Amino acid sequence: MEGLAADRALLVRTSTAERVAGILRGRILEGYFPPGTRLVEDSIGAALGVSRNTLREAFRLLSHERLLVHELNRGVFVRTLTTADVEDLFRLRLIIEGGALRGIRRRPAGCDRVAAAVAEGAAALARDDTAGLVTANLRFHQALAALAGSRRVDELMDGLLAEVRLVFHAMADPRSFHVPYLARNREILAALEAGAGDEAAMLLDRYLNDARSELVAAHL
Amino acid sequence: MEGLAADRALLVRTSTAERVAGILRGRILEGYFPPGTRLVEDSIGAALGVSRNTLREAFRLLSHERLLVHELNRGVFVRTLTTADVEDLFRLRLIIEGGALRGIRRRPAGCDRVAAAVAEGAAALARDDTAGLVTANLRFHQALAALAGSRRVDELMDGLLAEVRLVFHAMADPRSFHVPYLARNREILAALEAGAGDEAAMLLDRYLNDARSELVAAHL
DNA sequence: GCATATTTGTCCGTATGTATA
DNA sequence: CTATACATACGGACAAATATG
Repeated sequence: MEGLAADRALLVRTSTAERVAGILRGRILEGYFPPGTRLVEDSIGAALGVSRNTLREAFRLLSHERLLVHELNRGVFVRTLTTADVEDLFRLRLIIEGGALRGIRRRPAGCDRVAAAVAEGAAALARDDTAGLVTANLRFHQALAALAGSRRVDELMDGLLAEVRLVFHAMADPRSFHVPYLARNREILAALEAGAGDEAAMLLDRYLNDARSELVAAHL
Repeated sequence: MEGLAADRALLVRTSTAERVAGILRGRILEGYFPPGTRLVEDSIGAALGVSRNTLREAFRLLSHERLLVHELNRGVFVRTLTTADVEDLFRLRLIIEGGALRGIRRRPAGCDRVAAAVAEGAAALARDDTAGLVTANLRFHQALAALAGSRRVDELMDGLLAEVRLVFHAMADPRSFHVPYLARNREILAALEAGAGDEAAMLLDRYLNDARSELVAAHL
């Protein structure tokens, strides 16, 4: 039943603006439109075959996801996160992900998803797939947040991780950044398997603080 | 300096859509448009003297704040929260507000804002001002979340509390709901003044769980 | 500093699709 | 089933702001 969720978008009728937003979101997250890129209404509208009004609605959607920034009378740009943005982003991640883990006293059912992400990361490393490595790592944190059992937390986390992707696209060597964290992912998973949520939360706390420092340092 | 923040909207150039969204947001939060109200493009557009395109952009903004829900080809409605929505909302509040308090070991500077909200609540009760009571209570929780020291957490909390307001507007007697929580606000403040963040977090945990149960029970 | 070209902000008219009485 | 009301989406228009030479 749950595996069908991803296909819902195909069934539920969506507006043109939402579909356009989906296409642009994909482009941004895969790095095709790197941070700072200006998205011009006319050229993109022409390329996608939609009117300016429709395109502007798509821009609004993505602006509210913080993937685009709208500057009045100047247009929309792919967001470039400042150092302060990154720090704030991680402060919230710490609260959310920590809050999802803390208080857990038995191996939670959602552990499987966490374990799957850990395995996925190892596999991506084995075949030297950097993009897969990044995705696996993000999925690991997504699975942690999902332990909160809140749809709202899931949505929030999706948005946060999309922004984290932006940070990665603005940095030089994502691969060497990610590799060291694979072992720490395993540690956290082990704590969870043992039903030690509070310990997992402490490990995660150090983890995210280290990652934040590294990113901020590498970021300018 | 800080008191001028509310006037920023007057200085910073904003788009028409944002100003329209601001007007509608105010109407919704003060209860003028109660949950379930349908907002018709033509009549509102005519009343405010803006075009449909502009109005639609304003609707998009408010939909993403979850104050409106957009049903394809049917229009926009002031959101009515389901029981599941309320529970999910409180699950996230618990994580956010708890995360802001946990780990505090010295009386934080932001305590003043918390104390101000507590005083404001007592004053509103004294003059039998129900609307003031609700506002003071929400401001109390806003001040708690602000202890996280994150702009992003503040914004998130603003959105969450706006939704909580919607719940209150859908319920019969907000006054008698709020009064008992004034004493518990004071307890939490006392713990914070003493620099006992973890204890404050535990008090808050019970507090929010009780409030959630009460609201869900009163809510259908 | 100025003039021009480009782009955005806003509005309108209209054709089409969809939901509901 | 029809009629009505409304939302979706398009294309065109023009003023205002911005970028460019």
